[in-house]
Amino acid sequence: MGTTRTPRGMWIEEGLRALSTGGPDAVRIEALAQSLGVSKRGFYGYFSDRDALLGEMLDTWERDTTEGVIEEIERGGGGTRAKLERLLTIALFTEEPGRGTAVALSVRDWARRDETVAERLRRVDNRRMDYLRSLFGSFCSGDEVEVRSMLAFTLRIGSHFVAADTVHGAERRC
Amino acid sequence: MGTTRTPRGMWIEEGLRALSTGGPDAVRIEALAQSLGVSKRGFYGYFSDRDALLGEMLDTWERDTTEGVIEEIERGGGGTRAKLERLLTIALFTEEPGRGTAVALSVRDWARRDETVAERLRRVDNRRMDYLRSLFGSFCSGDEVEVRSMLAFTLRIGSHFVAADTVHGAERRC
DNA sequence: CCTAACTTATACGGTGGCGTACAAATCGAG
DNA sequence: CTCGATTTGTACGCCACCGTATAAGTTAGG
Repeated sequence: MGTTRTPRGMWIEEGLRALSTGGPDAVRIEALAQSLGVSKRGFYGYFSDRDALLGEMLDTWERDTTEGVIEEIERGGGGTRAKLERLLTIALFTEEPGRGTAVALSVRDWARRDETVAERLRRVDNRRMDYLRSLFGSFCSGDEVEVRSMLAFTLRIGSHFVAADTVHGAERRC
Repeated sequence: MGTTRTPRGMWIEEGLRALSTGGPDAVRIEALAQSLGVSKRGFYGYFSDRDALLGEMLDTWERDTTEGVIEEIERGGGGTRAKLERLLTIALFTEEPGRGTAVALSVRDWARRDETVAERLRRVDNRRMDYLRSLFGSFCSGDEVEVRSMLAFTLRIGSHFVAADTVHGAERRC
């Protein structure tokens, strides 16, 4: 039998790239096919329709940004403090600073319009917050843990949406 | 001459409503016409094309959300502290907590994809930051002003994008 | 009532994207 | 090399939307 020419994963990856640069509406099958240099016909061999692709894209993102990142940080070893700093250094908890961040921001906006996306995001954020709390918990107590975790999380995300000219300067200062 | 049946402003308002609930791609002339209960033909009496509407929507938003809000806060009188609290109470500096916030968030995401929108947002954010700095400046000094302004601003915006279950609880606590 | 100016409705051509039918190309097995 | 299976390319019908041409309706003034 013929080898798989353009495997399933390529469509998902290209879909995430489109999502990050143009939002959910930019995930067009014909455009993805053109970017991959193939015809769109192959797409329907792997996915039933466009919604199936969107779902799998979110599955992939959800997996990569929770288990994936947390395992990576834990694997790095060191004390809790070291892990925390490593985590805060990785922008928005994502490996690639370029595309990963953009995907996360697009998903975040998407979630405001689609309840099923919102539910996924809730799962992801809760998982990250739990992890953050577990780290802060080792040198804070009680409410302090909650406040610090929430501050770190919210600042991280908000800074990507603020357009004032001093943002990046202030971000570097942090 | 016949009176204006569906005035210019209605298209802009309906467009902003569509933007807030579905993003820029949801601003479709035929859909707006249907929501307004008229045919789409009247639209082209006021606007040359769809882009003209989008531009005027942003003009309206930019005006309402800078001069409008700042004047409203100043008009309320009281000390600097009172103004600051009033400002922080108004979610994301916008009068209507429901739609206004959603419009602002949509614009913020839109700005990541469209450079002209990004430029408008930069103007708005700089204006707001200047106002924030002027308020914090009356009881802080030097770097403290910048840090506090940036913190308040970023937290306000970030909190709207975080989906973890404790957000709203923590927000109330602040 | 009748005309003129304006606003609105209907109909149309054009474009782009989705999902499918059919044909051509590609690769492993015998 | 030949065959059969799988993957890929091309062509098609369908629908939603944009922007416009043409016709119908509405209002003020004579």
